[in-house]
Amino acid sequence: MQDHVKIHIDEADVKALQDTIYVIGGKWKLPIIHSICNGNKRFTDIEQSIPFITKRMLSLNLKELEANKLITRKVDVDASTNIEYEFTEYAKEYGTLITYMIEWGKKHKRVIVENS
Amino acid sequence: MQDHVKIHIDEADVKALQDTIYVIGGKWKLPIIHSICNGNKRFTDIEQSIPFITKRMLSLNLKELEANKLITRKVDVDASTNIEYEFTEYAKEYGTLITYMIEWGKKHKRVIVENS
DNA sequence: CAGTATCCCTGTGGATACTG
DNA sequence: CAGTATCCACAGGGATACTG
Repeated sequence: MQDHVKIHIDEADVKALQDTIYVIGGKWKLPIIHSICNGNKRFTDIEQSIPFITKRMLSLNLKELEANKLITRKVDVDASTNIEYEFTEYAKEYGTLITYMIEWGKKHKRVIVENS
Repeated sequence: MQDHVKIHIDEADVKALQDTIYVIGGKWKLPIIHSICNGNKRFTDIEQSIPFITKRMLSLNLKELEANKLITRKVDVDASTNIEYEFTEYAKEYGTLITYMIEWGKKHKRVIVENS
């Protein structure tokens, strides 16, 4: 039955997958997404909702998320120091994938823990 | 329409997702999976099929993939120096997810390149 | 408030040599 | 053949101070 498990991947696929991972990889991307999910929009609010994150890391990661079009950075003209980060519509498409990834991760943990 | 894009993620989800990424993260996991997909089963064959990989990195990554039950390491009793790495049935389930991730990565690249 | 700038430290991966 | 062992380099991230 299992004499030929096929997962066809070519060079371009390897690249594409590494790109996908990169978008939400690293230590802070997911916690930041989580924080914005929970309604946080402002830099300081996000910062304080994530334990141990530094301004530096938050700043860098917000820029990358913005570059990948998952969030937008809006400057409120009325109050110049009021900047809001929000998800884009485009982020939704990624949301579906993220859900799959989360589900697999949970199932996987059970598999690994049970057989260990 | 987009006043509330929701991607619900909680703390456990963040962990689960980071686990998922970890399983195929890093520089070499995918190239190794790719190589085994292409029919390579032996250490040296895999090594030579992946440009610039070192024995050390190959060894470390094969162990991790084995620990995550995506591949098996079989020692051929007849020829003691003949060891074969193969995908597990379990790897198939991951295969589906990997396909989604690859597709998203390719679409994403187009989105980023076009609007840049 | 929303960031930069600087400096520093650790961990991941690379190079090379060695081994059952 | 299929790995280990050892040493090293460098990048990503942490701590802290500064700024428009």
